[in-house]
Amino acid sequence: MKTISCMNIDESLLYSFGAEEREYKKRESVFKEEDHALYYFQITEGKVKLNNYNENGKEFIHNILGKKQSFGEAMLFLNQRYPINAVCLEKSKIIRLPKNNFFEMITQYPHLSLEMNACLSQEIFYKLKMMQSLASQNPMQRLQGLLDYLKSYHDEDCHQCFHIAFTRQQIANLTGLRVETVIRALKKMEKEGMLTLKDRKILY
Amino acid sequence: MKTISCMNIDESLLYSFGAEEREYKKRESVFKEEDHALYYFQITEGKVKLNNYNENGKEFIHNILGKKQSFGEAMLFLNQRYPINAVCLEKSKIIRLPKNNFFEMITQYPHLSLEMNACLSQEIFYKLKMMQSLASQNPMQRLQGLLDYLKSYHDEDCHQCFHIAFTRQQIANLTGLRVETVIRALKKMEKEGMLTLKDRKILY
DNA sequence: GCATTAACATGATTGAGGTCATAAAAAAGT
DNA sequence: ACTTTTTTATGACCTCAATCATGTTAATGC
Repeated sequence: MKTISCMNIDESLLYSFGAEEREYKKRESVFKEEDHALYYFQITEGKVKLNNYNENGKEFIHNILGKKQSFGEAMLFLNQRYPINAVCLEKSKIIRLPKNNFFEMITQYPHLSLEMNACLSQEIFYKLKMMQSLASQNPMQRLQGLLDYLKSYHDEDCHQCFHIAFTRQQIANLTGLRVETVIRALKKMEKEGMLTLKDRKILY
Repeated sequence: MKTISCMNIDESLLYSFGAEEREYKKRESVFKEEDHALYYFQITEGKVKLNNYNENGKEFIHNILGKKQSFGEAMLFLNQRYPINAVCLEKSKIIRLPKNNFFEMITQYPHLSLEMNACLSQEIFYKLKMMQSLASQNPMQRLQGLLDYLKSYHDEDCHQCFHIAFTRQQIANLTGLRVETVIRALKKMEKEGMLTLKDRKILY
């Protein structure tokens, strides 16, 4: 299995179709819920969080993406507004290509359209797996769903040495749990030998 | 907004690329978890349920599809085994096109590849919305997520007249709740005027 | 038409995750 | 270096969905 590289189009190709790179500050917004999808986005450097908030103001994180990953492509193909926000978790550089230019590009290069299908399929696969674990009321099962997924995308076939680079709060918001529950469940999982906790770091 | 027609390729085109129609009995399996994706499937008649079971044997329904809808396309683009089962809920007719022929077809007709992107995006949108409501611990919020989604795909802009054609057990398995909880939550929602219950039918 | 199964319904109990309070440790910001 | 904020942590309490039991009604199968 390989790293999630959804979609990682060659940068010079993007530029040749009129893309531009923009720098974002930590906490700066790339797009907001209810915005229209106007660009294809691809991260050059940094980290972007996709999230939204439910009626009670509780945050749900859909994904956290890094270098060479694209985001929000699905909304380019639908005439609907973004159902999520995209916020930078750190200072980031992001290439953006206007929607029309993006469609010109993938029309001119059909193999990109095929790649995009694979990329979107990958996202469906992720969401499918996550829905499964979200449907479980058991915190450990929810966590395992997330951990399995994260680990599956990193070749290293090592025993409890894969570092989950998320805070417990982020994990909580990715799984729909509360921080305290995540903390307690992680400890329980350590006791049961499912993972290792070393200085607060989670090794899976 | 339009009906989910994900992906509904012209039947004669499918046949010209070597597709064949098969009849399935009620409860007959189309594919099983861990199977390899070998075909593109499109329903001509009947209903298909996509599901799987968690460690404790609890069923989770990912979707229930009907006439003119395709399913399992995402797995054609990934080299992974099906993470779900596809079972017919009633006697059904399904057209299937072998994987290789399918790729020949969308390579030859790039507009199909683009349509497929839109179709997969639609599925992502659905899953995104469902993940949100699954993340909520509140049963009414979970239900509303599903109901909103179902209603959004039926033009009729009527007030509490859209019939939710699922059993309470199916709704439970779509939302990760228990039947009893669904029944009680639906009654509570009726009391609060969010929907109508008429002879056991759910009108939203 | 009758037997069987599935779907809907309701009450009682309970356990586990949410919630609230509080605090120490680490990281970030100046 | 020092303040502020974030993250991790733990205990006590409570809410409410899951669970179990049991029954009625509707649909299905032969």
